[in-house]
This record gives sequence, C-alpha cells and structure tokens, in this order.
Amino acid sequence: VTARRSTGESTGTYARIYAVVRRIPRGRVATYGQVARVAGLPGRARQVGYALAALKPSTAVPWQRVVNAAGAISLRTSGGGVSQRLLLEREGVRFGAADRIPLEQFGWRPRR
DNA sequence: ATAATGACTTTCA
DNA sequence: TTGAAAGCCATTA
Repeated sequence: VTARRSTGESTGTYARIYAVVRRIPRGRVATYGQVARVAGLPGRARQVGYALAALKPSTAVPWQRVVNAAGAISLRTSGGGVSQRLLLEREGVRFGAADRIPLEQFGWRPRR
C-alpha cells in the first residue's frame, strides 16, 4: 500500500499480471511470455518481470512459478534464485539436467 | 517533460 | 548447442 499511488496501479498493467500469476496452479510453472500473453499483453514479457520485481516479499502472488522461456529461473541476473528453486521443488516441480524445468511436463497450460 | 534501467522473448548465425 | 542483436514499453530518476 505504499508504492501504489505512484501511478494509480489500480487500473495498471501490474494488476492484470498478478491476476494471471495467481491462476498458475501449484506444481506448474509458466513463462513470462506466457503470462503476458494470457494477461492480454502480448510481447510485453519484460513488463511481467518488472511487475514481479515490484512485488513485496509478503505478496500473495506465486511469482516463484514464473520462469523464463528456457524454463530456468531468472532472478535479477542470478542470485537468490537458489531459494526459488527450492520453493518450486517443494511444490512438486522437478528440474532437468541443465537446471531447467521441462516446460513440456511442468509448463502451465492455460485454457484459452 | 526526457533519459536510463530492466525477474524477457524471439530470430539469425 | 551457444551467442549476439533487435524489439517491447512501464517504472524510476
């Protein structure tokens, strides 16, 4: 409730993104592009990442289920992604060989 | 108002 | 398979 007033995000882009991220079922992951697309913002994958970056640590949005197109965790160009990985594994998501998640298996399949 | 930044994606070699 | 470049545009300073 702090930084919301800056741009009146009530009608902002972030709200939509969060709404979509919340729809990601447990044990599944979605890519930024996927979220953007479902949120009605095709091609704006980057903004999705910023929206998640703007989240508070105690947010109710399962941002941890959002990964990059390679199925790998991208958190501020490396860093705390390790914790993130544990969270995902805890939800049942398994990582592949190159520390990537097989999107064909764990990728979220939104209903068009 | 402009300028710089950035949890990305896709295409081509 | 990896690497480099262009595109997208909201947020922040």
